[in-house]
Amino acid sequence: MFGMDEKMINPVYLQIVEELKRKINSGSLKPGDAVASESALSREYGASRMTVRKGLAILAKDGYIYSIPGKGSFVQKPELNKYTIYYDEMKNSINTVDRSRLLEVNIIMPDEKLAGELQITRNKNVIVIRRLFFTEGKPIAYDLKYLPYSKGMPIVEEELEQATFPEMVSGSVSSFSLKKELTIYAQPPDEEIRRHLKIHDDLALLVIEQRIHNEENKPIGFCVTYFRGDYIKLKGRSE
Amino acid sequence: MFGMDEKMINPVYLQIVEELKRKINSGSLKPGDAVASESALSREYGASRMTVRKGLAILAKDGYIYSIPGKGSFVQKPELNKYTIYYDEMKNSINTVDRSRLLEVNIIMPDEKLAGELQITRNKNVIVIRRLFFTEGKPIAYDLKYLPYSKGMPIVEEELEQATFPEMVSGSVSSFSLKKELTIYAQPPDEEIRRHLKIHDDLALLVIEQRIHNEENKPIGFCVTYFRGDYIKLKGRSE
DNA sequence: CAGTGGTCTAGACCACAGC
DNA sequence: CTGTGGTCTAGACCACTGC
Repeated sequence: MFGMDEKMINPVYLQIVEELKRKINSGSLKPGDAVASESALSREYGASRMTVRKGLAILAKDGYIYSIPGKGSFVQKPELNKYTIYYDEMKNSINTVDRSRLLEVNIIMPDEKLAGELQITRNKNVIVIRRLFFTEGKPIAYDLKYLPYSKGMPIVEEELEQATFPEMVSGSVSSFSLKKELTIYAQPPDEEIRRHLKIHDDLALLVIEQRIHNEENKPIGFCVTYFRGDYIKLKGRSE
Repeated sequence: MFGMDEKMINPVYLQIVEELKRKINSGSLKPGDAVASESALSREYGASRMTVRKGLAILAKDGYIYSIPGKGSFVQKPELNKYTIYYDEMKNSINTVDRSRLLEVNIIMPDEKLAGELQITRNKNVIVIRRLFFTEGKPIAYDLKYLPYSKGMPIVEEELEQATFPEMVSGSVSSFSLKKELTIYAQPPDEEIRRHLKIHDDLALLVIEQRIHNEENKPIGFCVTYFRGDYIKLKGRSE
């Protein structure tokens, strides 16, 4: 048998994946078209149905096809607008924060807007953390975080200087179950931020809001970071 | 047998997935810990190994675990910084473009920067498309696209007014194989953009660059869109 | 060497589509 | 009714790890 080498280099289910991807990418199978049935593919490749299904499962996971029980598998319409972005307030594609200064750690009562944001009443306590981020001695971002105060929150100032938002929160909860949201927009700096970031000339801010919710969708943190527009670029990629 | 209802509502492999997710989320299994071996899980659940493997495959796809042949399966360290973003130059979470004006469709020779961007020589032709996006009669974005001119590019002005960047490109190639990149940053408007967008007061721009490559990593399109900062918000979410 | 995950088979029963 | 995908089994051989 020379089948062994073949199998280890390219298992049958991957051959199926590749051939079907080829057909889809070349346009010989178009979105909406039915893929050959599992039993047909099974005959065609001389493979068992489970092996065929393993290949189809991969194509489904990668967004190429979807299956309807009782009907068949069909070519998916590709997601043209989907991107993956890795965001870390301390590090982005043109800059890394090399120093951070803690401006304030405090416990406050939230105003109406913040109480709404954190879905709590205005008589609950909220931890505020205000930081400045520096690159080569230059202040490049102003960072504001709000966490509803609860039980034993381990506030260690040492850690706060360097911690990322998800890191702060993930001490208490396992971070697999966290739901995180980003909001990205641009605005001119107001007076307070001009002062903090020592901005004198014309400059735009990139503002990034982070919201973290737990499994039950209760907010457990809200964060706004104001970046000098010339010190941050976010990168996203498809697939 | 009362097992039938159970199976259809919650197949065995999903029970395994849920129980292991629970253990991971509750912290009783921590990142780096070994998951019980396939044969052990097989005994524990009274299921065949293939069924157990189906469950583990789902946990692996969702980023909970990874497997090392010959060693075992281990709990993955969660990706704290990963977000998914859906970007469409015509529609974002606070605004939708309701009209688009074609300013220019042209064929030019690229300058050095553009030639580099598109990885072509400066004597090759490039299609330029300049558009203005409107919301309720207000110009809210200035959009610039560059496509290397090749073979039969179907340039239909009608379509150009409404088409999204991936849509323009995906006519010729199947869009499954396209690699797309986003770059996001903020900057103040220059004179040209102030004129186009009729900006007179203090305002920041959100700039979004799109790069589209084919399977072989050859650039097939470059696009820059300058949004009024008060008319765009991008949203991203984890998972 | 025994234990692990990776691949694969040849069956089985099920629920569901569509004729 | 036949054909489809969804679930599941009880085996098998392989390559790899670590003792």
